[in-house]
Amino acid sequence: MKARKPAADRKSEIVTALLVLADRIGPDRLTTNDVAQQVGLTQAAIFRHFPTKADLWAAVGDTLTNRLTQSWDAVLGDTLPPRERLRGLVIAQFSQIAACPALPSILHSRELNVDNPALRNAVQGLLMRFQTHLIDTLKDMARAGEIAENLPPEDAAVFLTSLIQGLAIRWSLGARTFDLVTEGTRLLDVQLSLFSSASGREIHTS
Amino acid sequence: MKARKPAADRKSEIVTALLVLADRIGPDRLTTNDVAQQVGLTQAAIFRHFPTKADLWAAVGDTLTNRLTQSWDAVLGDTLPPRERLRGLVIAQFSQIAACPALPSILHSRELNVDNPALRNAVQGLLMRFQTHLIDTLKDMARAGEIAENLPPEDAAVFLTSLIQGLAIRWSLGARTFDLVTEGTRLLDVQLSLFSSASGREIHTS
DNA sequence: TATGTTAGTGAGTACTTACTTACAAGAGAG
DNA sequence: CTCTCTTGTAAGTAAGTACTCACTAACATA
Repeated sequence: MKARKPAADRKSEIVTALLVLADRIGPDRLTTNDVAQQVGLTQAAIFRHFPTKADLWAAVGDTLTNRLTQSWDAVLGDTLPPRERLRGLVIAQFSQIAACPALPSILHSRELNVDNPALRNAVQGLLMRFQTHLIDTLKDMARAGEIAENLPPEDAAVFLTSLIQGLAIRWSLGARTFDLVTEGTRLLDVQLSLFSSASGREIHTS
Repeated sequence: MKARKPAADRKSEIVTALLVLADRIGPDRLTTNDVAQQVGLTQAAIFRHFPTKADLWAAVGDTLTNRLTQSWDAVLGDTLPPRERLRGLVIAQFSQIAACPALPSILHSRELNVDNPALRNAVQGLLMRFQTHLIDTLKDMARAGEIAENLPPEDAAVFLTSLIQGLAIRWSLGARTFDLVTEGTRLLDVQLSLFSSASGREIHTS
């Protein structure tokens, strides 16, 4: 028996191990045995800390929820001009994904969304909150005349969340050959300049 | 023993069943037993037609590759103005996803991407071909002055593929409460009008 | 130093996984 | 109608799967 650690430390250690493995072998494929090996414990030890695998996933959900919420609040806490607040929110999201590459696949995994309906709703609400932050900020920008009046903030928010997801997937599948935050920020600024340079023009829908 | 069918029919029947189940219970979670039940056969019968599960997935990959390639070629075959060709490509993609909701999750699943490296490269190449079609068409539009000269076609293509993925995920997770093709076409046109209305203006990067 | 609690193990459980083998029955060709 | 190949099944297999149980060694405190 090597190192005995207090339960609180071990718990977060297990959650961290799961996040690493979720990225490497996929959220829906990792087993309690995989997690145990990653931590350096017996499989049985995992169940000492989490009575079921679902409980372990719930703890992962909590951890991610806290991380994301904190990083959003950090941006919203500062009194920034709307445009910079919007950039901050999106860049924060890119940073979180860069720091924890498994994040997107976990948030959309069946493990979280199908197995545990309560957790599913929590995640759904979490993502909706981000969307709301974006829309609110975009409305502020619209009031300040910084984006086209005829570009609905809801649509703009979809473009931004899609950009985050799309680029994150590209980054993951493409062996992470570019820096996610740098490239994300660059593309964000391109999209933002499209938002603003269209102001005063008519949106043409064919 | 109910109905005996020729192997070719049965094979495609099995692939279809897998596509249904991949949507319902997830690509990484479905078992050969699930597939057998969906078709109405014994588990062993599956292995009569596909020697291993990986072979079954390879057949699925082929089917999807053909479907997508065909729908792209149908658009590219017509001689359309660049803008309509671009719309056609994106709308075709939305249609394919609407017809086979499991498509995005399969294309990004570990089953296809991790287990089978050969298939992984095939899928990677497939998605890259779509990206290339988009970029080529966007370059045509740029030459025709239909989009901002200072909007790189590569970036515009990222926005479009991201929109497809992002909206598809939103559609899947949100219990498919809206029509994917309709909403996708609407958002596409909004984004396209942003592309074009910015033409002649300076792209501002902060 | 003695004692109760906690974190860990080793060897199980019942069940599921992909895959196999031996055999039976449908159907097309003669 | 018969022969034969093909499509199917029933009943396995070995290797996982999540999870349990009896037990032990480390730790905190008295």
